[in-house]
Amino acid sequence: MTILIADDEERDRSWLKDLLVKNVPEEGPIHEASDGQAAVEMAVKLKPKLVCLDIKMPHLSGIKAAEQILAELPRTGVIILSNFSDEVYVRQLWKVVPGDSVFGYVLKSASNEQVVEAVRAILSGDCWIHPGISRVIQRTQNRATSLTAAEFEALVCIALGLTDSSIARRLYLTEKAVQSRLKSLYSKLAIPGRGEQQDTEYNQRCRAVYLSYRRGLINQSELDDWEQKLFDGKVGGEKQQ
Amino acid sequence: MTILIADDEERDRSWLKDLLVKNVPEEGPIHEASDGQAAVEMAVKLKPKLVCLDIKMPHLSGIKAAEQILAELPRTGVIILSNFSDEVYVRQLWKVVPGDSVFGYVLKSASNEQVVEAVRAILSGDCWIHPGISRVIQRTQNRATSLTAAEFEALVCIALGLTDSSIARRLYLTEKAVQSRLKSLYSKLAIPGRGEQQDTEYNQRCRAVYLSYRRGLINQSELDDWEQKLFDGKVGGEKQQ
DNA sequence: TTTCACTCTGGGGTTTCCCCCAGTTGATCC
DNA sequence: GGATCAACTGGGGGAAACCCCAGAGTGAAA
Repeated sequence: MTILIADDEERDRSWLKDLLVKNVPEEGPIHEASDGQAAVEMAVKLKPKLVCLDIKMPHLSGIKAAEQILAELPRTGVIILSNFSDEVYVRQLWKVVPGDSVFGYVLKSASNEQVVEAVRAILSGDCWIHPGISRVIQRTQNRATSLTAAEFEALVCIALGLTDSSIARRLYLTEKAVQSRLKSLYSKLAIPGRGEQQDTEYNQRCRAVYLSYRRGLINQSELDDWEQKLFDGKVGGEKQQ
Repeated sequence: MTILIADDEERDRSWLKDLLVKNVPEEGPIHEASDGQAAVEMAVKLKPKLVCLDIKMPHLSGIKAAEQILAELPRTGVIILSNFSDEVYVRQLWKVVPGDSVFGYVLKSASNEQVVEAVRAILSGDCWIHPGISRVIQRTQNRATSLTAAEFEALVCIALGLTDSSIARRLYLTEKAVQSRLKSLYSKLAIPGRGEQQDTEYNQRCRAVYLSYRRGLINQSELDDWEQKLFDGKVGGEKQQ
C-alpha cells in the first residue's frame, strides 16, 4: 500500500513521514515529491493508495495536482495538508473533487493524533475534514453569504486595484455590469452604503477587499495567479471548465 | 548558558530544541514558552543568554516580547525566527531593537545549517540576518521608496477600508491633509495616476493596498491590531512611544 | 410551466476621490 | 543663513465610484 507525500518544505515532509511510519503500521513504501508537478508524475507511475498534498507548492498547487491525479486515478485517497483555511481554497477544492471521492482536509496546526486519525479515515474509505474548516464550508454553501462566480470575479479585480472601466474591458462587460456585480458583492459582505448608517464610514471598494482578505475569500498567492491570467488576456477563470 | 525558546507551535519548538541540543554543544538547559507573555516572564526569571522568538504568538507578538525583554536585560541575544519576511515586521523590529544589541532574524524556511549558524553567531556576539531579509532592509532605508510614519498611517487606514473623511476624523486631520498623505503614498508606490499612462488602468487606492500586501508593508494580523486601536479612539500608533 | 435567482442593461442622479496649482510651517543639515 | 524636505492648508475642477430606479433575458429548479 503505497503512500505519496508532496510538500516543498523538507522539514514537513520528514515530519509527516515519521508520523506515518510510526502510527500507520500497515503502510508500505512512502515516496516524496517536492512540488505539484512531480507529485502528479509520481502518482500516475506509482498509483498510491493515498496522496498527501500541501497547497502552497511551486509549479503546481496541491489543489490542481489533486485535480489531475483524481482525473487519472479516481480511486486515490487525497489528503490536503495545509497551513491555510482560506475560503478560496475550499471553493476550489469542492469544484475539483468529484462528489464520491475520498478525501481529507487537515490544517498543519493539527495535533499529530488528528493527522493520524485523518489518514486512517481516508485509508478506510471515509472523509475527514478539519474542524476549523467546517465553519468555512458552511459559509460557502449558505446562499445569503456565499459569492457567485460573477461576484467573485469582480472581487478579484478590485482587489488587484483595477478601475471599473478596466475591469469591463478585461471581462468584456459594460461598466454598468461591473458596477452591478460590485453592488451585490457589497451587499453580501454587509458593507454599509452611503445612505445608511450615520456617517460615510467606509470606502466600500477597499472595505470589500479588506473583509475578503479576513474571511480568506482571497489571498496573496491566488491574486498573483489572477493577475497573470488577466494580463495575458485570458478571462473567466472560475467559469470555464 | 540558558536558552529560551518561544513558539506557539509545539512542533516547531521541539524541532528547534532538537537542533540546538545536537548542534550547539556548549548549551545548557533549554526552556520553552508557548506565548509572548510567558516568554517575557520566563526571560526575566531565567536571564537566558539567548532567546528565540516566533513572531506570530498569542497574547504578545515576538517583536513586542523582544522589546520588553531587551528593556529588562539588554545583554540578551535575541533571534526572531519567523515564517514572514514582511516589511512591516522589519520596520517594527528596527525601531524596537537598540542599535548595539545582538540579534538575528531567521526565516523558518531556512535550512538547519543556517539556523545553527545564526545561533552560533549570536552566541559569539555577532548579528545574523537572513539573506531574504536584507533586500527588505535595503528598501526600508531607501529614502525614495520607504514610507514615512504619516504615509504609513494613511496606508493602514485605506487598507481597512475607511473613507478620507473618516480617516481625517480619526487622526484629527483635515481631509486635505489625508489626501496629501495619500498622494505621496501613491507616488512612492509608483502607481500611475490619471493623467499619465494610456488609460485609467488603476484605482490607486485599491492598487496601493494590493501592492502593499505584496511587498509585506502590511498584512492581515497587523491590520487587525490597527483596527482595534482605531476603533478604540487611540491614534498615532507608529509615532507614539 | 411557472417560478426564482442571477445577470446585464439603461437613464439620471450625488459624492468621493484624485488632479492641478500655490503657500506656510517646522525640523534638519551644511 | 540658506537649502532641503516632510507635512498641512486652501481653491477649484474633472472623473470615477456609488445611488436610485426599472426592465429584460437566461437557466435551473419547483
